Amino acid sequence: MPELPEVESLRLSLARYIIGSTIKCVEVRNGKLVSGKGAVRQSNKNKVAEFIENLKGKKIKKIERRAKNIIIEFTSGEILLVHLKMTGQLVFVGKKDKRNMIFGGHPIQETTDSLPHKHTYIIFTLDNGTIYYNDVRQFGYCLYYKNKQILEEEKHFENLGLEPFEEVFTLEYFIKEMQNKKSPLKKVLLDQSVVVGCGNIYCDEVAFASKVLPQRICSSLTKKELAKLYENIKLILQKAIDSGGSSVANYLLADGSRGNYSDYHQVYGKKGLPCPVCKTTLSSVQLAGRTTVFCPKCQK
DNA sequence: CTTTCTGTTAGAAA
DNA sequence: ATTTCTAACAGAAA
Repeated sequence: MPELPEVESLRLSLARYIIGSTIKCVEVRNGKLVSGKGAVRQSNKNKVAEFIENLKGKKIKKIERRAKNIIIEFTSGEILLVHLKMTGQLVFVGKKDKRNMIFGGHPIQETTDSLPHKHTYIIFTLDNGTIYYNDVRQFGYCLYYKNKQILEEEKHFENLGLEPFEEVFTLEYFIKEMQNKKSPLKKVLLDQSVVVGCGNIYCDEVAFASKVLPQRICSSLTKKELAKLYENIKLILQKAIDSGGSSVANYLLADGSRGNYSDYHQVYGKKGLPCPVCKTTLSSVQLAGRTTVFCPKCQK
């Protein structure tokens, strides 16, 4: 899934169902998803048993988000950190209605009747329903932390830049940081070091809306261009959240519905199609290892 | 059939 | 210090 708008949309939709709920039991079908972070993870029996035991009986107090991480906090102060990476899903199915409720007016296109399925790796049974953690590629994880302080000590978030919607993310900060960077715009937005939230989709959309080529070296960007980028990062991410995110491939909201923002994509995934503004054929280039689509005429 | 591509990012390698 | 590459994995697309 999931770039910031998808994670935020999931957070909001999940919160409607599970704030105040208590975890009755947890089933882990693939231990490596709860056994620690990092590329090479191994299922560890003790860790799995601890994970399950630690979460049993815990009441959900709130759900927060940091960059693309979901942070579920219990009344006890304990933490469940969820990262969906590429294909993770958290789908809630209520106890009363086997069928889903509708979230935020988005039409339900995905049924949850078939859950759990072969890519369901963790099942959280709550007092009012069930959360299924599905993850086709198994890159994501759900990690338990005793409290917030221990989470911070793990320096899980140490390389992350500012949240785009927090007040400290000012135009002055953005200009100052960007002018130091000698890498292409796309790379810097993707690596989350200045501002978090843009993945491959929103990097391309933001660059297009700002009429700036993604291969431009950041330090060469004018203040005017940086101001445009700054505005569009906030604007586009917010509009995408308002649409429930972009359901590309298998991203789902907590009720199993899809986000609509993919209907508004201007360039992402549209290589070879005409530019929505000037009709020039959209080009693509590899940048920071990712396919990057842009309009060679509109973007300078 | 095979090869390439995919929303992420930690960690290794350069 | 910075940047690029690779790995984790499954499946859709070419």
